[in-house]
Amino acid sequence: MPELPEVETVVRGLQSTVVSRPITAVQVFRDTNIRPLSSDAFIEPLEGRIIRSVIRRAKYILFELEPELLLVGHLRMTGKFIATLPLKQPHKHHRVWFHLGEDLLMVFQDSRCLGTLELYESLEAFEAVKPLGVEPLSENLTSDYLEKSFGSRSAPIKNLLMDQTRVAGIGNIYASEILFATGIAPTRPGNKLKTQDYKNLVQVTQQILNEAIKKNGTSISDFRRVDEQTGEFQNFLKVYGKTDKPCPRCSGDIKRIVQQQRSSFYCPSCQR
DNA sequence: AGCGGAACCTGTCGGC
DNA sequence: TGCCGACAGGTTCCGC
Repeated sequence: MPELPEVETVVRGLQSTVVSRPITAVQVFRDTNIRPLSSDAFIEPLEGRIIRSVIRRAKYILFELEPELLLVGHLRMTGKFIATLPLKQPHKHHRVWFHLGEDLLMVFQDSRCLGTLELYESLEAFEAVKPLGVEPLSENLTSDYLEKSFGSRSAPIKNLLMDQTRVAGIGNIYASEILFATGIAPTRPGNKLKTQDYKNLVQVTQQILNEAIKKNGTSISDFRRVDEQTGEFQNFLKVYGKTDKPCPRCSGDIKRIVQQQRSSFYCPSCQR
């Protein structure tokens, strides 16, 4: 489900609702993919701490707590954080409830159970464990960096763009959209791109991700914001899922192929 | 090292 | 109606 713009949308929603709140109680309804593995070892350190800030790194959601502790969430395909008034009963897909005082409940909901919740001693401890590449919206994303990172590799550029250890945050939808906007076929090997292609990739990646954040992300099937509203960027997608629509540039057919067991969408005549 | 494929888990949709 | 396969916004592990 969520890529960088969707995670950023969730983080902004959480910043305006849960920061400064105490974690008064935690209830785990299903504990797969929670670390520490035992529910008690997960719950006990959290209770009584205050949420000082919520930040995004790659597709991870980091809750900085006080006294110092880091709660790290990853939504994977179907995870959601929802802020709501306290509820009587958990919904079928509610996995964890974080009670934030008497009048606010933060729900971690995840139908497929692929999402993760983990505790780390500090931000440094988290970064030491996760090998994450540069933030695409930071000044660290340069065409020089991309060319050095991808230029010697034979893997298709679509796979490289989604390699979180090189550039962190691009997923399946935005990879297709970015490659359409740059006119590069998703199958082209990294070592077949020109310097100008890498310059275009930087410019287009930042433009598309920023635009998607402005539109609160893409809701195709089930992405939801913290207040359960949908995003709007699905109305601006050019190729992802558009095999039934003509190419917006040349009116030819949009093609679907499979790479790394994921769908890629592109226009074979506009993208080479 | 770098690459491709399978695994993790559940839900939905289309075809027969 | 029921069954079966394909597919879904991600990451990680394993073998070559």
